Amino acid sequence: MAKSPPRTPVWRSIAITLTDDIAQGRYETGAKLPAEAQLAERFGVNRHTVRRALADMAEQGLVHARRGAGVFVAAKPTDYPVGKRIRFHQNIRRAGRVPSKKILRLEVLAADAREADALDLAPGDPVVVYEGLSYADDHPVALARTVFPAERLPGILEALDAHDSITAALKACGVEDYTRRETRITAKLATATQALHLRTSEGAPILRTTGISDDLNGVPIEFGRTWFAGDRVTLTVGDD
Amino acid sequence: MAKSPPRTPVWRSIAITLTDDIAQGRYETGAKLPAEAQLAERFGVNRHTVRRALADMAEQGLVHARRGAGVFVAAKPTDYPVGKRIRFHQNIRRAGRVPSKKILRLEVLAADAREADALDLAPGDPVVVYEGLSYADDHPVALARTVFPAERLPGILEALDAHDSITAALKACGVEDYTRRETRITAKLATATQALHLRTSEGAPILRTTGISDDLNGVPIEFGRTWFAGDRVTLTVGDD
DNA sequence: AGGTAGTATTTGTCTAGTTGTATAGTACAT
DNA sequence: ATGTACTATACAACTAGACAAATACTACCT
Repeated sequence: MAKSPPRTPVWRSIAITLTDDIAQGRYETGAKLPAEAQLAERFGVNRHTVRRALADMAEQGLVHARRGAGVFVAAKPTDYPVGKRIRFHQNIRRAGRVPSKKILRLEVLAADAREADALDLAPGDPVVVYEGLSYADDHPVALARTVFPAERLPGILEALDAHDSITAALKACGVEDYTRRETRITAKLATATQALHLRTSEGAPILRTTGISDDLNGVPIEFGRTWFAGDRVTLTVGDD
Repeated sequence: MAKSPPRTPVWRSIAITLTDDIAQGRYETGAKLPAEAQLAERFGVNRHTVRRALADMAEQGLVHARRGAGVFVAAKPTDYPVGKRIRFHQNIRRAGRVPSKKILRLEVLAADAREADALDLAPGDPVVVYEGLSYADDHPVALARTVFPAERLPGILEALDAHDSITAALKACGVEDYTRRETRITAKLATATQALHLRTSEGAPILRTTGISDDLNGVPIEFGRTWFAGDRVTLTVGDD
């Protein structure tokens, strides 16, 4: 009978539409969305189907509901400045959110060719590999994999474990300041594990940045890639 | 010893029986058929066999199923004139049916580039976005999304909410008359939500008209798109 | 003005029913 | 052998309605 039934559930397309409305600024931060009943009418579905969509959006921290009051836009996509000085905690706080981190992996490995090249090492030299999740208001914003030259930064592994911020850990290793030499940005689709970490869905748009940071002497001390949830983050370049 | 097996499949005879029921007025247009499970019981067959029959009928446009709701007798085709003066209520009444409308969405938003261009506004100027469903004899005929220049038509939002017809709402805002500058017609396939509203299936053929209307001074006051259920509406052009 | 009660909205939760899809299996005809 | 017709079962997706709980609004009283 029906040609092709919607392979994507209706509630998901509703969530996408509303997310798009918010992302495009049609509803501002803190604004109240139309009532569930009205949205149900607009989309021609039952109220429960709308609730399913809103629940999905709420889980991603995009929106939050107050019983009796309504559903409100929790957050427009976070602006994340990309420039010479990239400090996650500063960036998030500047956006009026509370930053936090979670370490997924922290170990010493032998540098591969790419890492050695970026950090000006010989292949096989020891590097500290750090993989972590960055949160804004307890919502995952970015997934990062960063590589540090182990011999150039003695004690960096323990420092990363002890301190919550990379900046603080580097300072503990004697790096007073560091700047981003270059940042490359590309668009990707989320893999299954990335989607899991970033609490989005597989195939969702992802912003991937690749960068190298130097200390004040121009010696590379960090090579890393970061994956941002594309619909939750807007990278901004300039005014640095 | 072997009985002669039915040359015509069971499902076909079920389809014929049900089609006959509809033709004889046992189920009226728009009415809900008994649930598949009940029909299965009535005919003493498995539910899937009934589904096979209903699928056949749906393909012929006789019935339409809504997941979770039921199977409904489809509506008959309507003629809809398209010309310089497009008045929904007049058009439907001329076809001997009772027109009605339902507002799905009514908000003030910022105009996007396309809307601004059509209405001769600057992008970001406030526009009233109206989305509505048009019915003939309580059967959905068209889905419309119309955009009005908010500043050019003060009070249009309230007027649209208060009056049942767009013509009446515009008159309340001082627009005595308006004519369609141009109408473009294309064929599309129904999206999931469009299909839900128009009570047809996703992927069903859709007639989409895009048009701009001017007031008597030639100032654009309306930019809208309308989606008609292709197998239930015939657009007619001429004698204007 | 200010508080209070009542009413209407709005989200949260629950139960039940219906169609859509997938899988597995039997009978039978060509 | 292969395909068609049909049965059987299970689950997912969506609808429908009802009620509870929290909130917002309005009219009224003091």
